[in-house]
Amino acid sequence: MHSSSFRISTAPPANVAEEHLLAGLAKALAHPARVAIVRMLQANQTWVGCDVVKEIGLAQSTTSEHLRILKAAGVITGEIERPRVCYSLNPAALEPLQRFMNEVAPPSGPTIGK
Amino acid sequence: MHSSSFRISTAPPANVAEEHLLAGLAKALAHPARVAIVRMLQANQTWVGCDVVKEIGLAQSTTSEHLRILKAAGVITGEIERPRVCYSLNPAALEPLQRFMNEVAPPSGPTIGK
DNA sequence: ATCGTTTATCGTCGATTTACGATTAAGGTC
DNA sequence: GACCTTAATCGTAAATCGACGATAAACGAT
Repeated sequence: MHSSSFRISTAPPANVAEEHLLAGLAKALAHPARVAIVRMLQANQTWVGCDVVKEIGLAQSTTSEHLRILKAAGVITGEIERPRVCYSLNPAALEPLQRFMNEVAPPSGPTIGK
Repeated sequence: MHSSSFRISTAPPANVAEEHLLAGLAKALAHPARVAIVRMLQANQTWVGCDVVKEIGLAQSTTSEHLRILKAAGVITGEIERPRVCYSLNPAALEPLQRFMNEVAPPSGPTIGK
């Protein structure tokens, strides 16, 4: 084992906690149904659970599980309004991933104008 | 089964293909090691595989698998330079997710200044 | 008190992910 | 040709995910 004995680049701080957080947020979005739910909530402010089930087209229990995963990640919140639950987006929770994506894939293109 | 018979909100176009793409990109980032690799490449332009293995701290085969997953998602590219492989980031592939994150979690905060 | 609506949870199944060591492949170097 | 370094692949085991039906919980309405 030898590899390049000279370091071309400074190793990043290797922030383990941050990487875990980002991976967790990405994982929360790593399913089409959950992306769809987030989009629905983004477009609409609020959505009642049973309507989400209709829109997503999966079984009620499956959809409930997806909602649970998003809630566990802090991406959405559920307000109880018996017998329903009103789900809303929590954009603040997504901010770390949003910032990461802007660092990694800059909106203005990959430094063409440099 | 009854639910709200009146629709409060317009249902989004429900772009299935787009949601699948976004979920696939999120899945590629849904592991701390893969987030770390992307960050390394973002900071450094290029990394040789065996140095990635050192930095990540997992087995060579495991790290290779993470690199494969990122490559399969189009997030990174690998240029062969025998006997090494130079990995680089492909920011263009991440753009759809970057745009989605900006839609869903606006950088200027959740409409505080409105 | 019984029914109806909605949501969460349980149990289960197959598929996928993650991790590792061992092996193979592909070349450069001596 | 016999090595060395590097990367990919194979085989395998444990854990997690995704989906479903069935059931439970919670409460308002009748």
